Amino acid sequence: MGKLSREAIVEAAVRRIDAEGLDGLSMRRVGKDLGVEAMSLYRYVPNKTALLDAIHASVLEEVQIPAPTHDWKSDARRLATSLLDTLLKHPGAMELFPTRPAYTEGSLDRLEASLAILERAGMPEPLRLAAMQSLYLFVVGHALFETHASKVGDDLDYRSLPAGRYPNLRKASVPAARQSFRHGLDVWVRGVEASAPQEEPQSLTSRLRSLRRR
Amino acid sequence: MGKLSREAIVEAAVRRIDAEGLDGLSMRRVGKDLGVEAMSLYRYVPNKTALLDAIHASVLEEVQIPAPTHDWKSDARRLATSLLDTLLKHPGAMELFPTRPAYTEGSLDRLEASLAILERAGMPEPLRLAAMQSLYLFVVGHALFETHASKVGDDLDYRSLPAGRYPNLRKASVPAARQSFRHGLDVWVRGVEASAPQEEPQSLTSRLRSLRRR
DNA sequence: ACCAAAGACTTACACTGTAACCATGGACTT
DNA sequence: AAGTCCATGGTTACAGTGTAAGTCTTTGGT
Repeated sequence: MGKLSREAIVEAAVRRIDAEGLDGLSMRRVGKDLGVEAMSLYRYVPNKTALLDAIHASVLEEVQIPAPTHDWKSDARRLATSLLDTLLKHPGAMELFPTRPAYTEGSLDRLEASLAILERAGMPEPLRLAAMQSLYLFVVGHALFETHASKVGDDLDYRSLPAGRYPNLRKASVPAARQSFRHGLDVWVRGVEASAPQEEPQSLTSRLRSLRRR
Repeated sequence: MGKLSREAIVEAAVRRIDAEGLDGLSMRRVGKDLGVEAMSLYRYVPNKTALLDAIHASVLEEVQIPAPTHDWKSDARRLATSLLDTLLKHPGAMELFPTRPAYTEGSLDRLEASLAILERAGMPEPLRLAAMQSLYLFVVGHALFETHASKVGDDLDYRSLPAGRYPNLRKASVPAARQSFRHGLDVWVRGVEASAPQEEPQSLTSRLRSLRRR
């Protein structure tokens, strides 16, 4: 029965959320998990919203930042996949991601690493933040979609739709979730590539120079 | 005092959500708005989750499908903007979008229209659904971000960060929300463009042919 | 030994979703 | 006209929620 602390509370809350989803999280339950009354938590957390914010930050900090290589495309892909992986590890907590902007230290670190990737990609400055945000939103959205689609039994079969009304949908192929994720990434990577001014890849020396600059 | 009905309930619920956000929506309040006890709603709606689903569907059906033109890029942009517009009109309801997969008729119609756009773009089949989903997720995510970022007073100023740790963030330019949306769209459009096999645009006659095919 | 403060507990309030049951009025059958 | 049914809405009740306010209890410093 270790001492109560903000971290211990957040930790317990994440466990509860992992086990029973966001709805299973109540102050009373978290308290019980820690062998303590609900109101005792309020000594360390001003209210439930703040606790949710802390959970969000905590999960975000689990995301591994892959070490930069010479290949910005693979760096971007690995960062995105890393984010996807931790999100899928916390199906309940990831519902917090779309609505909470993150200004914690951990999230700034990750944003910084993302922008560095885009710099190496040769993307001009006024676009970088927007491009990164679109990637982030895609990953989070996909993670949500992947976990919620599997709840509906299995996907609706588009082939059983009336052909007259839905010609394109009927012949659409529904890729497996992971593949659909990869395809989405492909579109993004190609989009970034096409937004970089120079068509040819950066020279090796300039690549190394930007890597050395931390 | 019109008769109670499922539609009237959904309508009232949407109004409440628009006025006071998702948290302001309770069965009792919706009942009161309709001059009725909370339990009476359960004659038309099995439970609150179903009501939320209905709200989701209702808002989604407000999205205008722009008439297709000869220019798939502008079609895609207009569809995305149309979705963004209705989402921003319902700041509370849009929180429902990330977690609810939509299999209603109205949502299938919109998906069908989207796929038709990608067909005109010359995108090969196995990628279309994934590409469209990535666009959809981007728009929804952006709408959420736009409404929630404005809640935090004004954005954090990246220029006040320690320069040693966040070199890229410090020199990042934070575009206005709308511009950031347009930039994200640009990346997507270029990505789709680069994913289509033929580099040159479709011939005029083949464009018209695919348009005629409904 | 005393005091102060910190940490946890107790009680209480207004509110939530919804299960189970009850009342009523109008339509339909006979 | 009488009787039946049932759709529609009301009532009560229960378990659970976040959290404000106040109270005990333990602990560390002097």
